[in-house]
Amino acid sequence: MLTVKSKPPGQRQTTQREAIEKVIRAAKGPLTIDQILARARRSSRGLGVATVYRNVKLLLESQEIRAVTLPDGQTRYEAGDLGHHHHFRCRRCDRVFDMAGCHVSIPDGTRLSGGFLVEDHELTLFGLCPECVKGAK
Amino acid sequence: MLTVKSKPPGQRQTTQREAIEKVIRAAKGPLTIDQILARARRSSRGLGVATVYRNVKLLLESQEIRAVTLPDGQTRYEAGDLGHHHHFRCRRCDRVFDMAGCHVSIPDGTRLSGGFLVEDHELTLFGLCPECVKGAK
DNA sequence: CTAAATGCAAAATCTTTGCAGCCTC
DNA sequence: GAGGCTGCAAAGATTTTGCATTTAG
Repeated sequence: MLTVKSKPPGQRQTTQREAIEKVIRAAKGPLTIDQILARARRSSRGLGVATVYRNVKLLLESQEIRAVTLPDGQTRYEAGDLGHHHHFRCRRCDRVFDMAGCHVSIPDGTRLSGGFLVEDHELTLFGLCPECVKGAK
Repeated sequence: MLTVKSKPPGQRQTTQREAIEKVIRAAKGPLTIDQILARARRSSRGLGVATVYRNVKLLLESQEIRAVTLPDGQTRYEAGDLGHHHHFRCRRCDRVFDMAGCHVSIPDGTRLSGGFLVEDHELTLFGLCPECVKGAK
């Protein structure tokens, strides 16, 4: 008895799936379902919303992507292999960008007064992106 | 032609509205619509969801309350006069708590490399709340 | 009384699901 | 071929809106 299977789940590589994955990885920040749909349609005409939702769910389960929820209530998705980083949301153009580095002074594992054990954190910055800083006053 | 009206806004104080406001102010952390509805119903029998949505929207516009969106995608609401603070979400009981103090080392007004102008930030901590720390292993 | 506010239910959104056919493997 | 995938449309879930009635001022 030898193990022949190399891809247990039996997932298949379709053009739609490829387009969706590529779009998320190529983004400079987390994308909403609508953004993923719009961009993926460029290389996959006729792509339906349901397919995006289904694939996003699969990608989430396989940890390939990760969900990010900013204070605007919209859920966005980004590649799951990005290191620890935070997000910046432009209050003018509403785009979301990845920001390198961490500016939070609470190491994971810290026990805060009151007894809260911190295991992780998420920071979102708000303001003006480079373009909007000069673009508008 | 003379202007007779003297009270443009003309909002009224109803038991439902009072209940909703009170519930949000009394909370130790931001509440979801469902939580607000459930708690407000205790003092306002028959309260409907639509009324909660409508009042929450009004309270948001008047800055009396503020929306908070955590990574679970659910929008919650908290009093608008709370000073700068952050939130802690217990990954076990899923409750959200207000946390005093700020541990972010990016003063508002900072211009980050790349040209991003930071005007504000929001931090969410994840881990175990006091109860869950001892309650479960 | 007058008009704001409410409750209920219909409408509009956003996501998920059921299916028949399509397409990887 | 067999079963995973997809698009479409129906089904759910959540939030908003229309309307007749209630009720604060």
